[in-house]
Amino acid sequence: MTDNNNPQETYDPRTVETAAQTFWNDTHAFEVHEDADREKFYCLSMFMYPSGAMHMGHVRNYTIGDVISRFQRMQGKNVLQPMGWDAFGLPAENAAIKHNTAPARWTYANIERMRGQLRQMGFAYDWSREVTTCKPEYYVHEQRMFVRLMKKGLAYRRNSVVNWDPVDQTVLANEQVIDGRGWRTGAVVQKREIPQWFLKITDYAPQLLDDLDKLPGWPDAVKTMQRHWLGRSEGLEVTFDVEGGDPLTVFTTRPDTLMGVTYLAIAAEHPLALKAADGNVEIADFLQSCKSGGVSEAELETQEKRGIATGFYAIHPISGERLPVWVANFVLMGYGTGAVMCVPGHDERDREFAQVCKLPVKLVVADEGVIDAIKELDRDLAAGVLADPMHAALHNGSTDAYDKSSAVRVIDEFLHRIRNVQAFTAHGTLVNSGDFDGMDFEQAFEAIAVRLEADGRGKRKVNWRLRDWGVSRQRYWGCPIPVIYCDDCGAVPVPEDQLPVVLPEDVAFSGVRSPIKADPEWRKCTCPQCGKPAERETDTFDTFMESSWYYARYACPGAAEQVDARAGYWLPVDQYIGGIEHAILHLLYFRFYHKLLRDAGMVACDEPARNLLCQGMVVAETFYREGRDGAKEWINPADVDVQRDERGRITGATLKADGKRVEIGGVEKMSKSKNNGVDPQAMIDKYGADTVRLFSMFAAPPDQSLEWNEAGVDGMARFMRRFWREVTTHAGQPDHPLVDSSALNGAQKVLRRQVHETIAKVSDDYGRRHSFNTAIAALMELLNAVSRFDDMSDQGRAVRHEALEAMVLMLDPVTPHVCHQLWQVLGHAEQLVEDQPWPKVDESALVRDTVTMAVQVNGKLRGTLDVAAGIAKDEAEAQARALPSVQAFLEGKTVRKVIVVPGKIVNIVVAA
RNA sequence: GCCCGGGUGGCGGAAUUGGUAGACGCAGCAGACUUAAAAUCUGCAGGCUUUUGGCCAUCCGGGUUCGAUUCCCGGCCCGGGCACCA
Repeated sequence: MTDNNNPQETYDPRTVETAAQTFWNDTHAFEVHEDADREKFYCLSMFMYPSGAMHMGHVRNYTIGDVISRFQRMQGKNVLQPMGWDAFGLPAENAAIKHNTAPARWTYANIERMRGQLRQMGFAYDWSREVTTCKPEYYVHEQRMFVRLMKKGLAYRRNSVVNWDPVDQTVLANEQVIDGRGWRTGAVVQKREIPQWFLKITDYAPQLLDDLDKLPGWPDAVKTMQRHWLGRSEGLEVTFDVEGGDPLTVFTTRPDTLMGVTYLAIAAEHPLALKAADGNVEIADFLQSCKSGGVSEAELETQEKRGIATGFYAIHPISGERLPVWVANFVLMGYGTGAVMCVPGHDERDREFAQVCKLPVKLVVADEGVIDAIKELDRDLAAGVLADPMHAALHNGSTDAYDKSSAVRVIDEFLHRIRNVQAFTAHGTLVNSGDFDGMDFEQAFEAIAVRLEADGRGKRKVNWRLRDWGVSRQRYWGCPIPVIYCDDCGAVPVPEDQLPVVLPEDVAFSGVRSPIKADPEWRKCTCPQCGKPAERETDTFDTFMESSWYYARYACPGAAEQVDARAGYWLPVDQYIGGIEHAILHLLYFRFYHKLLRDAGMVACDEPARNLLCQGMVVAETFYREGRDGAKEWINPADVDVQRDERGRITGATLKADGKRVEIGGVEKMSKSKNNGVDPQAMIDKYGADTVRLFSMFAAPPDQSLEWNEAGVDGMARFMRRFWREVTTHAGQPDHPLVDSSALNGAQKVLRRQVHETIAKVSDDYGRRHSFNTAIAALMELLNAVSRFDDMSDQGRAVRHEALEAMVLMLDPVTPHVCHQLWQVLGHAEQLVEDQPWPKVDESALVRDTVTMAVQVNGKLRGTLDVAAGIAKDEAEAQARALPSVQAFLEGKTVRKVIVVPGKIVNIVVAA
């Protein structure tokens, strides 16, 4: 049957893909230029960290970008899709140590390999715009921007705290701190303050917040996360005098609870804490103990709450009460003022700390039930039934002196709860607050603000959670920070004509100390201001610095400045695609840097990207065996056979090598540590790039996690073969006339309607919904319909031809190689399929004569009804009532109500 | 701890604006073709049941509605982020 000598009869991905890629390369098919007459579309996938080899996360991310790019080009747009390399970073240093090579060498070798893999995937990149961030021609612009920001006052230096490994004498990344210890040395990590450079992102906080509203094309989850991260809050700055010390200023969003403050807490590094420790061994020891452990917020927030009294007392600004000042490990010097007021009755963290440290709890805000109870007792008091003022009892936190009336019990329970179970943090009515009793949140906020402002002890303030961006890293493999330190002139920016400050690439790297820190010669220089001997900064930039502006550089390769006028044509990015793990940090720095470029006059728009798509992770089943010591040895899914029962349920798994049982560990993100990574290269070699692309788009919607399942890939390969066979078989048929829609029989009309319904659905799924999995499902259904359609008449062949041409065009974004070939099989000259017009929906083909309506009784489906498309409501109701399957449920019942949704549903509501 | 997501058959998922739950695919079962295998094709298929039918079913518990996978409240579990991984 099959003639293997005829290449058109058997689908061979290798030859098809090589031919298509050669055509694209030879014709520079995806190189684009500014063209004011054409609508542009800038499709950007997050660039690659050159870790060594492409992984499935890349395959997924870049396939999504490529599908959108090719689809948009088929809409006639001038589509830019670039790619580049986020080449600086920590993993290069780790690999350099492991393989005893220079980070630069490792990085460049990886880029060569991974670029080849991207080409094998057939992504439609304009390679003439490639950027590599570790090259001086890239980072010189970043250095120039930084010295300009120094002059504008937007870059500054101050002390901040880092993880210090006391054994290696080096700074550790948060990732390198495991359970409070250094990952290599196992030594308990210390907090240490060192001077570092910062960018004043906080100056841009209001814009970063407000402009989120200009991004309807960003996922709500990302915008919500960014809003919370920016953390705008309105509150009051309150100053507490301290007996024998400088006043403490705190910020609170709950001034209504001010009368409930029972203590103040300060950070271990606070000057008042240091003063208290002077001559007090116990306090000094406590402060020392706070220094151990890492600096990450997750670690700080989950550690056990500990504290110690300083012996200092603060004075309540309204009541004049003396309040103890404590050092607490949960108060951080770097954030805010390093001091907080504590209201244990109405803040859960304050309550927990008060419980541990035996500090008093005061009720100052109550809910309605408590307020009613208090009113009742007040009435009793006025009537002389009670002897003592209830407020005093509340203040002391005891109602023991009273009969346990129901009102007293309500208050008792409330007091018990906020003292021992959970603080009352909701807004309510003030009690025990003197002049402010009876006020609600807003009234109390206002009254207390007015009172404190009049006394000069308080000030209304908008506070932000966002902190300035620390850009210094004490590492080698990064962009050198262009600063010179002079004994006389201080920190001096490197003059622009002396940029770039070049990072030496040919270095010996041991891992502990940065080569430019270890080399006494590299840092030697002269002060640009006074000419005296001076030293260079040896810290490098955070790699988020490079990834914050690469998108603009793609738009103007080779520009003399960081960005030139060509970016005005391409920006903003129309579609940005990357992992949800970047929802806050990268995407916030990216937005911030864009505003820096805008304020430098280099770009015109306010935001860098109109639309954002965050794709989910790629996950896979894990398998393991336990060694004698209980340690798990993880086994790659490729080395395992899975057993199933007669219903397809998994019953067990065995190792291919020895046939013996392995344990199933559950589905997890593909990672080295769980050894469940599937190598895309092996999949490409086995199935071809088109099949790999098809599976990664079909198996899950883009924003959800995707489970790699090789049997599913087999299914996609099956689809590709069927599609190939259907098109080549059809192309072997005699010529056919054009479709004559007036001459079609019933079956021909039905197939043609499905073709045009599919065009409508696929266009919407690709373009608006980014629901690639359902688009592909619709195309699979269409292929099923075409292969069942065995009409060999002239009009039958004509309808089939229309269907197959539309399918080749619609599948092209996902499987471009095979579609490049099949377009020629269908009789077109070799050309770029993406320059063909997208198939158009023929509205007249969509018309239906009848529709199916569901018939329900009390919301339960009892039958269906095939009715004329434009049926009237009462006619639909009458037909529904007449159904025997419905009548059985109506018998002897009263019809209360009938809901008819035309063309969809009839719901008959009957009495029980 | 805090912020943001997610949870639907044996599995991945579909149901787009509150309107027939389970499209499409995988795995499975039965059959056809074949000397055989591979490949291919056809059919079946959520669970229970007294089977021309009935009941149950979208993580759990409540609520709104004629009607809830979809909206609201409370909980459980899983994932992402938490400022030096990128």
